[in-house]
Amino acid sequence: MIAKVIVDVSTNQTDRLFDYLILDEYMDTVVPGLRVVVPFGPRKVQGFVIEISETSEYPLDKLKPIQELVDVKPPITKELLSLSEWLKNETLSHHISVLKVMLPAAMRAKYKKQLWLNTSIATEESASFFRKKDAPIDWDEFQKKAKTMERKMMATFIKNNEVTVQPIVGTHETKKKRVAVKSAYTKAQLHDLLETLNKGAKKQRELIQFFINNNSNPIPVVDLISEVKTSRSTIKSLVEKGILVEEEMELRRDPYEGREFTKSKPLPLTEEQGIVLQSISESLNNEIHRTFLLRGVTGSGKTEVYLQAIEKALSLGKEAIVLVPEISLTPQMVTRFKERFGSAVAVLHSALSKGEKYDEWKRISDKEVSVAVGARSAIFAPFENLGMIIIDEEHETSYKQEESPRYHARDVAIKRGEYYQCPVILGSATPSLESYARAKKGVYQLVTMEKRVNDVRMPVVTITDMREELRQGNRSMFSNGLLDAMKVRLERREQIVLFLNRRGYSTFIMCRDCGYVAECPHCDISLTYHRANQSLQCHYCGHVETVPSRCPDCEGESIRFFGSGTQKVEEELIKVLPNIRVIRMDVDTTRKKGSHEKLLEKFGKGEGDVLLGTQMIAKGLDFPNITLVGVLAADSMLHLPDFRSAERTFQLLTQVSGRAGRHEKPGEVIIQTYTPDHYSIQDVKQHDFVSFFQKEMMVRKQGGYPPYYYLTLIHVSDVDLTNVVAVTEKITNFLKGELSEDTMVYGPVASAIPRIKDRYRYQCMIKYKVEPKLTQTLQEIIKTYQGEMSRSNLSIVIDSNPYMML
DNA sequence: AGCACGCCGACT
DNA sequence: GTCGGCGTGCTC
Repeated sequence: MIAKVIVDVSTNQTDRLFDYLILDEYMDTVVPGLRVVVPFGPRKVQGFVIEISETSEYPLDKLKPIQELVDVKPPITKELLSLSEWLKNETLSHHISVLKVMLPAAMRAKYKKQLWLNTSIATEESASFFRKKDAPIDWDEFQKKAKTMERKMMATFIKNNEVTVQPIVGTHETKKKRVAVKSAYTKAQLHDLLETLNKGAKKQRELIQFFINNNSNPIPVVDLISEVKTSRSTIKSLVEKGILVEEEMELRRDPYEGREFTKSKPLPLTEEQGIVLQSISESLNNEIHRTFLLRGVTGSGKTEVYLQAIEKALSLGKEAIVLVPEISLTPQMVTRFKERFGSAVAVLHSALSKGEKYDEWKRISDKEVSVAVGARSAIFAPFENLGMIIIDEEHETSYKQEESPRYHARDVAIKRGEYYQCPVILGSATPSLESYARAKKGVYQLVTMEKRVNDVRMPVVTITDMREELRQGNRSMFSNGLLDAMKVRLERREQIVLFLNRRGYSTFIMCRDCGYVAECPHCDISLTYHRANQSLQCHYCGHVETVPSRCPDCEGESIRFFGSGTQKVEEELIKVLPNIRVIRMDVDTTRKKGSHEKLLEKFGKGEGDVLLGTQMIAKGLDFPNITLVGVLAADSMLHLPDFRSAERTFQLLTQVSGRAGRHEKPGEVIIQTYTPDHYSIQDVKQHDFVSFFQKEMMVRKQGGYPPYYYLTLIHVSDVDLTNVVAVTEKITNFLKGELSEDTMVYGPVASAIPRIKDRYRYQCMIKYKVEPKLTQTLQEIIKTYQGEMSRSNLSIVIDSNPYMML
């Protein structure tokens, strides 16, 4: 029998099946989806068995056998295997990179080499390299430590066989283990033993009694000590007598160990919630796949609908996946699921360690749980009887992976939903234009929840024209209205959220005399001033330099700081309201693990009056005492060179607004802007998604953007500017010749940031409605340049349905 | 990706 | 003459 294998080498040349013999001993265990170790050229690599066949195109006498099996049970299910096939075509990725993204990082292959002394022919010289004659030396370690001379000598030993190189293929999988003991005797034997045992051995008798009273499962030594109130030595003596036997017990790491979750009951539903749940149940019960777009205003109780829908799926013996954006995967959110479903939930998010993630994944794979809650990659949870897939905050851009394979979790969810004929629910207060347009066309089923639970009023939104403030002589970054509103909250001991989409201190520094602006030497972008360590930083490549005291160009001393980041706001805030307690939350204050939660906890306890932050505070936080939300510069995203900038602005403003007045106390939102008339800002005032949608659709139609057209972006970058332009030009021309007349090809155009980390960046944009030849044409481009890409610094990245236009 | 094979320059 | 530079091509 022959196994067709995808090897763990991500190149265009190796992105195909390789045939291997299956030895008799492995015959029954080798199945599609299994990981194996195979010889590949002169080395050994991991691979995934894709299919089993009786024949091979390759000369049979040249076939090599599978060397080793990595798994007992295939980690990639049949369904995921066919999903991987589809996804690699969809994203133009190598098959291996798709398979790898489906598994937790701990399961990725680890390669190392060992040096073994060949004792039969070793000389004293070669043996002197080895501390023990029969123990290997780690190759990487040797390369690091050895001097040039020693390395040369080793090369000779290898050449004349005194030393052999042994490649080792492993994984990062580790298991948490604990020593446990169980009785070696039957209960009757233990009874007899009690009769004969020395009456003075009180503790030993207690232990034996414990094993008589309890089942015969092994119990961890630590637990036994606390249960019986005995010591390690007593257990040991029984082990020595052969009454108890020690064994290693495999333990699951539980990231939520020690946390108590009180079981929550389903809440009574509002009429709207009930209707939505009803539609979802129909799809679930009839096993007909449907994609629902659930548009529910902030506070309308989407999560409760999810919980009850999942409950219905579970009651049918099915499983559910819930995707949540990484940043809103807060303890608050996790707790809600744990409280409802208890130990049936696995949580997968980036804050877990590699080992914890692996164990959570194993619990899914071994069917110990039936609900998986997690960020993007949780969409690949290896369930085999899915009844429901939920994507919360459907419009979030983090559902698109920004590196190969560039997949969108939404597309994967729908594909899996079709396979299992189960409902997929996309939920959001501000759906993406693509999804809402599809729902209006009837591709998705639109369900709406317009009312907030408990009739909590929507916050009152005021839009403040900062140009007007300036005219009235207010040059500070807080409008008079916002300042007054903040003072009121401080008096009432209520809490404030201030949102600014810019970290650091100032966005740029400029010389007033000559107009010089400090820019990153490696990227075409201005440097941001960070006051804390008196530095200028590049937010794209991390470049740091000191602040010049004089202008490097004209030697003038009129260097000034422009634009404000969170650091500066914090400082200004303390200036105008000296007693205010500010908690600042941005990338700079949350870099350390767990600091995100810590800051939120602090704010929740009322240890801060203001939560000042960037993007990351827009979601998930739900504190009853927040009654004021201030948006300092609403137009900061609006002018980005991206066709989604209006959509993002509307979504973000709506999200932050939703932080205010979620409970009894009414909320107020003040939005400061220099473009108060823009619809993406105006429509936030009436919380009018539909109005925004209609206006934005007109703009998209005129510009030929999604959802009217599909986009594909080809990014070309290289250290050599002329080559970038030349290659992009060639690609553009090729595409223009190949693709149909209705398709538009634009390029070559310099990217919005024309240089990052010393690499010049150009792009070519394809807009199309139907283009059957697209995939094939793009593959031809990759083929043409694959040689040059591996040889030089040239890089070509193809992104279909891009989210990052930069 | 690695690794071997192979064809040209400066050295014990 | 040989050692070693990295261009080219292959891996079941």
